[in-house]
Amino acid sequence: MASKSNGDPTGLQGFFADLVRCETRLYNALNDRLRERHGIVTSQFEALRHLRDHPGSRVADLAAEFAVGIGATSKGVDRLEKHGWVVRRPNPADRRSSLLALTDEGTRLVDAAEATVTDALAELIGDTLDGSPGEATRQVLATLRSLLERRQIGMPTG
Amino acid sequence: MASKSNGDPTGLQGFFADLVRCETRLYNALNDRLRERHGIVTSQFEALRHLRDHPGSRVADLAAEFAVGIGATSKGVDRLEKHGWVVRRPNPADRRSSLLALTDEGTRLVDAAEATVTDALAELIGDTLDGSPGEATRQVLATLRSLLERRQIGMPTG
DNA sequence: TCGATTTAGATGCCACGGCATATAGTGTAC
DNA sequence: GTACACTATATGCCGTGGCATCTAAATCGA
Repeated sequence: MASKSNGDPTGLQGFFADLVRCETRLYNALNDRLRERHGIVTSQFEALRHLRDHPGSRVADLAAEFAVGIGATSKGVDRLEKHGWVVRRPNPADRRSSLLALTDEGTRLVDAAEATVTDALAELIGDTLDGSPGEATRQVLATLRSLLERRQIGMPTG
Repeated sequence: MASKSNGDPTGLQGFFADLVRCETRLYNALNDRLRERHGIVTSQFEALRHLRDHPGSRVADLAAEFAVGIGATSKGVDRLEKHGWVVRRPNPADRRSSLLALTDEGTRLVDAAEATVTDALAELIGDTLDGSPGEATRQVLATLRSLLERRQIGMPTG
């Protein structure tokens, strides 16, 4: 097999390919449903959910959480603010930054969207994660995520 | 915990978040190294590798493999062709499409880039996938990927 | 065989992210 | 308190992908 005949003895390229393909397709499928039912996309849903669960986050906090550049994050917050889902409040401790918070409408939106996401994931993934291999998978991905985050792997410059 | 207090009893949202975060950071990190050492990005590496391993693919085959729109794939092939890594040959069986093939330079590039990717993944992921939970994880992701592909989940329109 | 439908892919417009840069506010040393 | 380095983020330019649309070629049906 391929992993024996090239320089990838542990088959990490195959793992990486599967990881990327699963992510792409799930992300695209969630985009479709969220756009159709709530007029947002997955990245916006995740930002709104983070703000709901971590009120008072700053732009840089969102950027670090999602491994997206600060500039792009600032523009994303602009859009959420224009839609009336997020507000920038002055940060009393540092006038360079703002504290982000959901509006009431933003809170309603993220709660409704979360139900959509839960349903969609259940339908898309089904019982693939049931049982012991599924539990191991969750655990391994959580571990890998913390590892990458601790080492600040893959953070864009800007 | 969160998975008990909302409508996500099986915790799929947490799994999905971990999946997306791992993918983003690994993808970004690979981008950095591939750009620095070979002047390409991960999506280009994956397209070149697919063409090396599946010569005679068409634009639509690449699009289906990576769950990217056909228009975007066509433009991506344009770029690879401009760089001299890929050629479009007329398809004798269907004059609407072309058969894609790597040039010699494209072959050299993808082989070199593959070694970079192997090294980078080994360094980034390390021994996280060693052992039985790691093996279960590979298996589960491979299964999930086939499931999504069979059902054509997350294919962009264009 | 000829018109209608479908398919492959090329192209234009737009949204979004990366990266570089600009700006304003903060901390520090003296 | 003033100069200097640093930090948070806003903004501009560019590359890339999505989606709609267009064209040519293949396929289908009578």
